[in-house]
Amino acid sequence: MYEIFQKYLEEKAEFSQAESERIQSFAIIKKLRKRQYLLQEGDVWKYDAFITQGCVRTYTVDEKGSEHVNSFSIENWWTGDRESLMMQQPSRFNIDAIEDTELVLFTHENFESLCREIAAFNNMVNIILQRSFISAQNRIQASLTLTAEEKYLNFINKYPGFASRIPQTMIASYLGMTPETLSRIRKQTAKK
Amino acid sequence: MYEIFQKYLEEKAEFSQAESERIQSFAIIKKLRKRQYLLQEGDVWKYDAFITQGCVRTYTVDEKGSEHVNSFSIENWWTGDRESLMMQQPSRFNIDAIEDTELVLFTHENFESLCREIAAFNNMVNIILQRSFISAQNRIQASLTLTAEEKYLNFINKYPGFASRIPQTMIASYLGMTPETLSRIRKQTAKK
DNA sequence: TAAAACTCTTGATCTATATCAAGTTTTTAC
DNA sequence: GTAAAAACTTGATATAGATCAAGAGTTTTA
Repeated sequence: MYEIFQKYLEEKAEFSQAESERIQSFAIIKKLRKRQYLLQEGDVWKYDAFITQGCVRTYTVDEKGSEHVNSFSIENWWTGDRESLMMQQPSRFNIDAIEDTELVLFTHENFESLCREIAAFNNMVNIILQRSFISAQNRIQASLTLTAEEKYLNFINKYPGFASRIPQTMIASYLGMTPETLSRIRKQTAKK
Repeated sequence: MYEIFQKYLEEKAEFSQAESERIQSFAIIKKLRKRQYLLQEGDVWKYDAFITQGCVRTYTVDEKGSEHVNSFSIENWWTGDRESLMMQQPSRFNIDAIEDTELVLFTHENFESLCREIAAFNNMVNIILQRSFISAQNRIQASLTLTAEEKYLNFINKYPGFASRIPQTMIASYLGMTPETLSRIRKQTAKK
């Protein structure tokens, strides 16, 4: 499934034949079965990971054992724990597959080499990071200003298609509400 | 007050004399009086802005007229609206000074030139962005998992010194609670 | 330096959402 | 294909935090 990543690269920037080959030479293909972990709390995350197929969730588990979903990532997105990666510290997060998933991994050293060697690659990564930051900001803003119902409507509007792939319990957790509340909101909004 | 920025640069990376001068040649010094706007909702943000002195807040105003504080930035931090800057679209945010404030501004074109010309500068910017992203993630995580009291304790622990410079109303808004709730929490935690 | 305008506190009451509990439907796994 | 497990729904009740209101400090401004 490397072709999907190849296509993504071509869309984002122009790479020479040699550069493309260099990038591919570092790629590690990884497959995850549904429920399988990509990262477990306590482990240090060491990759930059691109999803070519499937869907994963990033979440924490609190002292009471409840899970709090931090993010979902699907094909053509990146996943991982930047904090653990950058600080080389054990992760507070778990990442596991919601569906059977295929990824392209780069060890961080290799990834950094690519950034250093290939200006277009570095630039691409930078733009992705800026986009990620912007969407994190928007999520914060939404959590501060919206009611539970508005959060849900905002979510399905922003990520159409997610609702049909991801269990409601996880979506509720992502939105910071209980599954019961989400169920009631869906019932209400269906009426309208 | 350019020296403060100069010192910041020296701490973050190594720049040659020529590079330092190049950076400085683009710097615009700006002073804000307390309450003065740096950015108003509807305007397009065009700078990269570093605070050498003082404190600003970034916030939105909803239909009911309530303010929602998205972030505080103090000396040795950056501020601005990345989304407006990147997408060249009108900002949803206001940024104004909580104290008399001094900044170093770069127009985004100049800033991008510096990134292109000076690898160490580009690298520095990249690291800052990664850090910002990480702290946005942590804020999301906190908003999903913590109670009002925990959010406040987490805040004063993470940003000691902020509580004494910033009005409680604004801190409450930043934490996603009412000023009354924050006042009661402070009373309770003071007892312990 | 006094009045106006904020900011913070405290109390009483309200409400959005959580929690608990049970039943139904859907998915998983042998 | 069927039993077990998981996911979703619905109702009853609880609660953290919001809202409203009013008084006490503090800061701003003229």
